[in-house]
Amino acid sequence: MPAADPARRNPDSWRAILDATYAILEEDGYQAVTMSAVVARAGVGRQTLYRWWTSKAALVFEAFLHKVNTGPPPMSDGTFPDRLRTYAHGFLALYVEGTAGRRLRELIGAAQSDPDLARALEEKWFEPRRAPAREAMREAQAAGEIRADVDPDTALDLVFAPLHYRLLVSGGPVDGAYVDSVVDLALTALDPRAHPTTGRPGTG
Amino acid sequence: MPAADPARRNPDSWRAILDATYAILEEDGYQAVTMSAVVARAGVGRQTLYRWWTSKAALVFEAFLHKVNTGPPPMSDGTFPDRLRTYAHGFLALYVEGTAGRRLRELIGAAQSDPDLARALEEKWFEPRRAPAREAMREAQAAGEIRADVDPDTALDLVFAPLHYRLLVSGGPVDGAYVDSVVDLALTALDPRAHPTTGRPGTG
Amino acid sequence: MPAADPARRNPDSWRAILDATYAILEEDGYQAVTMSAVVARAGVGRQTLYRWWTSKAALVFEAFLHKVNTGPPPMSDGTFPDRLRTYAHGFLALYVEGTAGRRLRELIGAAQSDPDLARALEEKWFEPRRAPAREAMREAQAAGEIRADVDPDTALDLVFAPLHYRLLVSGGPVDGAYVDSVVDLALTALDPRAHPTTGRPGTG
Amino acid sequence: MPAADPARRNPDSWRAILDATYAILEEDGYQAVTMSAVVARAGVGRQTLYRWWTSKAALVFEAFLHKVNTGPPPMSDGTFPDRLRTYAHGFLALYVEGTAGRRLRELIGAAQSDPDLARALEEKWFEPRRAPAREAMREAQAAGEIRADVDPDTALDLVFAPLHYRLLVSGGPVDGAYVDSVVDLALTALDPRAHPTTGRPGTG
DNA sequence: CTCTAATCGAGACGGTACGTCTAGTCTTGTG
DNA sequence: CACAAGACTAGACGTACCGTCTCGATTAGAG
Repeated sequence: MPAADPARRNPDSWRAILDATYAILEEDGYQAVTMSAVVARAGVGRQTLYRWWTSKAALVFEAFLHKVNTGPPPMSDGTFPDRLRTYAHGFLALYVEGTAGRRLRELIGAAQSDPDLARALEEKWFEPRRAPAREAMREAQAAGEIRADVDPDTALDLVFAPLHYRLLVSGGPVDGAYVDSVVDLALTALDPRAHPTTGRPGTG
Repeated sequence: MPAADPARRNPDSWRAILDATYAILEEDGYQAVTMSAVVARAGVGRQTLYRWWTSKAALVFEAFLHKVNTGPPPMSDGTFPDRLRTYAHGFLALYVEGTAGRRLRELIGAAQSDPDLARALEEKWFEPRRAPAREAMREAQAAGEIRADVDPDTALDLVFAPLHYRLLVSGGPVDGAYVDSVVDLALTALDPRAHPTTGRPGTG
Repeated sequence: MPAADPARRNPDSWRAILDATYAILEEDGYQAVTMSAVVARAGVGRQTLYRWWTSKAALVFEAFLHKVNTGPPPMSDGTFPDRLRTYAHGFLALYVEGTAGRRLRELIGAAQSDPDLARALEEKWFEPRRAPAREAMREAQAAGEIRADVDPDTALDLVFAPLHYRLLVSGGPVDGAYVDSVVDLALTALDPRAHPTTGRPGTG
Repeated sequence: MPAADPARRNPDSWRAILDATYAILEEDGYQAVTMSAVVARAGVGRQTLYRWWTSKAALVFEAFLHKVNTGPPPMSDGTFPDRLRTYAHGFLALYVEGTAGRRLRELIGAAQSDPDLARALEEKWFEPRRAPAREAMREAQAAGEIRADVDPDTALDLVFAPLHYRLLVSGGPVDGAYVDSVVDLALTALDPRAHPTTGRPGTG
């Protein structure tokens, strides 16, 4: 059976399905989203759902993107420390103040046993949000604002990983003070004047 | 319904259930573990399973702990940098060389929509592994080996979060070099001679 | 998977299912009987239905038997012509006055592409009704009331087939007069004083 | 909606549809014939099928007629007994030697809950085959070869009904001997020299 | 020789039923 | 009373067809 032709897709159905999915998600949570429930709520044929989405996870992810995704906020202007701090606080606002964090946690959960979803999350959510920060990191290295001997992605993890780990996995406490601490530590580690702790153990 | 009396529990059934659970987990993965499959494979009554475990996640987690848990490795001796580096490489060995990483990813996935499991993971898996590192951190602070003005848990996150984030969530590449980089950066950030980037933006 | 154990069957469910099936059958006809509709109406789990009946046809047949089957009426007393005539009129009453005819037509229809149902119909409905007539036929042959050189089943078909064919297949007109005609012709054909039209063509 | 105009009908599509229908019928049987399967195999638009045929049964019946129908065989010449015997054996040849019997059984099955098909079967299949026999019956009555006090259709049923009942409904055994027996009994019943068993019971 | 209208292949659509699977509860009989 | 066994209600799963509904492309008279 040849893949369905997206050009012939009914935009009304498409919208109805994403709306229904998101509504159920908001009202009763991730596990209340069943193909049956979406079909019933969207007033749509069962096959229509299966034609365009291969799994519940893919469906929820698209609904999530469609509703939540305002595009990755561009890096602010100013000095590098300012920009990094603003960037980090952006996640706090996005994940803690809105419902995005909760939804994202569930999607990350599903992604652990769904490689397709894992890839989609990485490509469509995380990477677009890392990219501007990585670029800012490179610019700062070129300008001599931070050490140039560290891989930008590794450097970025100093901020990105603690935030996401606590917010999305461990559920540990995250507030403005924690974000500031993490940013401060990262900046210290990246300070061009720092004494790099190079190579093998015992050199500290 | 009176709560089940653990004293009257049949140890043979208990073992058979955990064995069956783990066997299915290894053979066909997390989502192949169903209550029905476990019951069938363990040759155990359905009610016996439900009497002692409230959910599939709890069951799998207990099977996982029972098979994988060799107890948290004690911190090595030596200087603090050495100890931290050894600690970090320990996760690499545990998660990448064995199947623990894969199983743990799936459990973390299930935990995103199962608060009980999330709590159990935190209490019985992560916290016991963070605790000795946190203690080592405190000792190093007391000995003046690292900065004393940073919360030990926050400091620990500099190493723990990037590793676990890449290994268990993003699936990003993790190897010895990456672990070393992360440890180096953390040690630099914690260097007592560092110029702390304190407080509000603009101080860089 | 071992076959289900009939001893453990829940009689309430059994009754509820047959009742629901028959009710739908009466209200909206054979093709309104769907597994889903029966399940909904009987307030029964879907699997329970599939556990005990392999097909809709088997289910409807059992419901039909359970409700309609008052057992095959014994042959009446009297002379053989009397008994045969009463027997034939019995079908008229059963099929035309009640709804049995309509239901039976639909079951026969389903049986044309369902060998199991065909066999069940033959064994549980038609054969029990032919049996007493066949026996009466044999007695009449022994008593010299009818020709002894004809196979009782073939002789019986002279009456049984025209009635059933018109009632159940062609839908042709069947009334008391037609039944009488058929019986008269059969009795004539079986008259011991008849000139048998033996063997090959042209001997008439 | 204006009725479709047969003049504009595409004969290629028509042929392709009937061919596909019959091919599926032969290969996988009646219930494998679905509108979707026919459309796919015929390489024809779905609407084209629905435009010209109202139901699967109508479609299959037309395909059946188109392939099987060689027209009703004319009554042979000769004496009436000869002609009746030849007529009866004709059904045996048609239904048992070819696949017509099997297909016809399934169509009769479908007709039990499809009045349109039932009517079509009667008009286009059975009646054309009864008509010449009925006419022969009338001629024989006029010539005094058989009793004139019996309705020709009722008389015809003595042969037609047993054959069709066994072949098409009960699935009972039918061979040359049975056909001969049935014809012999019918001829005996219709013998002008017979002692008619008239009217009410008890006259035997 | 266009215009108009119906037919055509293609296939998406809203529905409905299918038969399977799993969850979690309940029942029965044994030790 | 825990246990093995397994039937039970409930309901989601993904598939198969149904009959309707656009789409353009093609074709055939009618103007």
